[in-house]
Amino acid sequence: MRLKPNIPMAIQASNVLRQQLRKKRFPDNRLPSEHTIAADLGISRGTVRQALAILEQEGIIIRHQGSGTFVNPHVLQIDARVDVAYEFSELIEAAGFTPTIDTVEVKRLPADAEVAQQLAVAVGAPLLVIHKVFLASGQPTIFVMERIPVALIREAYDDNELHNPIFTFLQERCQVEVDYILSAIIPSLVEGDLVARLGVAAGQTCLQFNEVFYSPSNQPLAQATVFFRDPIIRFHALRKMSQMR
Amino acid sequence: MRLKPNIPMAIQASNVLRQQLRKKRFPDNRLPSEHTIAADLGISRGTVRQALAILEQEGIIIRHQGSGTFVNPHVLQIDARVDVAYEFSELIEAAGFTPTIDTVEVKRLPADAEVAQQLAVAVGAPLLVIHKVFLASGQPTIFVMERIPVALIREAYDDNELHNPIFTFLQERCQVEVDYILSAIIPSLVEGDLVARLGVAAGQTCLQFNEVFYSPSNQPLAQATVFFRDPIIRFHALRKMSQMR
DNA sequence: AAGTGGTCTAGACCACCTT
DNA sequence: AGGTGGTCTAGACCACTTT
Repeated sequence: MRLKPNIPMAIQASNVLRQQLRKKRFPDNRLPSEHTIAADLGISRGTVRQALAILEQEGIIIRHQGSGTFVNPHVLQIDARVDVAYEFSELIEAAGFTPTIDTVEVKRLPADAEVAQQLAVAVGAPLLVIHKVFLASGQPTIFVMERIPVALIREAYDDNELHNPIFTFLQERCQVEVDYILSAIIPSLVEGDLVARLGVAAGQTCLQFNEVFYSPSNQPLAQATVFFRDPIIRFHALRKMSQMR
Repeated sequence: MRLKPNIPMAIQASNVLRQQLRKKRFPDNRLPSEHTIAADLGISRGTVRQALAILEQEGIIIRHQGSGTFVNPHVLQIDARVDVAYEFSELIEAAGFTPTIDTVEVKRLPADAEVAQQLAVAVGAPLLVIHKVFLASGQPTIFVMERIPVALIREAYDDNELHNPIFTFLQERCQVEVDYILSAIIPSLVEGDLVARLGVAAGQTCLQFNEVFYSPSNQPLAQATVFFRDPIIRFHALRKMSQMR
């Protein structure tokens, strides 16, 4: 097995192993030892450990001192981890549906107090507001409201670009990179506008994420409110107990 | 600064740094360089990197190649991360309230189909079922239903022990260790029993976690259904975009 | 006793940012 | 140019599990 130079070996190794895991290349659910993997891939044991740490962090392998490294089938089958960033289309695809975008509405509106605070702009500052609906095999499933301060936009754009993920727009037209997203997880009631958007009866529940996008230098870049139709997209969390403090 | 032997240096170093962060020991939000920390703590740079990786994973620091390591105040102030395991009392305390346990009911019931499947036991197998209500400064806030297969219990116990976290019971009376918890995150409606348990009007929403506890050898040990009263306990997720694949 | 993962070291080189 | 973090190596010793 050869790895390419210039791309971190640990990342490549983790990708190789992840693919092999998904293809069930380890029939007894047991991975080779660190020493063996290192020899196979022609890298040092430290780098193998780095690769395995990535997979362990994702929860898809479990390691036991003195015993070995094993596949975790319970986690491997999960499609939506709450601590992993996906594009909405990916999410729908992973859940086994065909993703399409239905509606895109674009407006310019002044920031209200809450959003202004989250984005660190003045109340009333102009925002580019984008509404999208994602369908899973024809069924409305995700409704998003994204808000970007107009002041951030540095280049002319076409409304059609706004179908793309917000990351792309921020990168290309605002020349800023999204480093991380902080989301509040809120159980929400389907009512008002949402009934039509998600095609769900009023009084049903859905999952709401209030998200703020941050740059590498910790500046808020955009804000989004997302509604996931519940049984279709269901998020999971993995919590490890082992972390001693 | 001296570290104790026999406890991993990286863990100790991360604890030292986390405490300093919380106490705002770095007024310009900038941490010392890896080299400096290594010299200060008398450990190697590799070990310092391991410690910093823990803090970066928690999201409370951000690192920039060529530039330095910085505190992330946005994340530092969050009290309930969805990917971190807490005891319920800790959670309530972190939210700024005084935790108490109100009700503990203990029953023995047969497993229904869904729970039986999650716990990998036969339908109808006897379960120890524990219901608890946690109060935050007197207000009902968390309602938990925990289910343990009776077959796992290896020692006599007193019902009073069941006030303790389920981890403790599994450890002491079943001689099994909880390694990780897999939770489905569900937006839920307050109705029926929940109205009384959480002291919330019917028709309000709350956050539900369907949790399965697993041993290091990947065996399901227990199942829990947890309801969090929404605005009081609100979970957050941190998603990093940097992970290339 | 042998094999496994866990920890730690010391040093090298690289990529990136600041000065 | 010098400092920072990012990557990788080779080797050592330890703790734990299996044989």
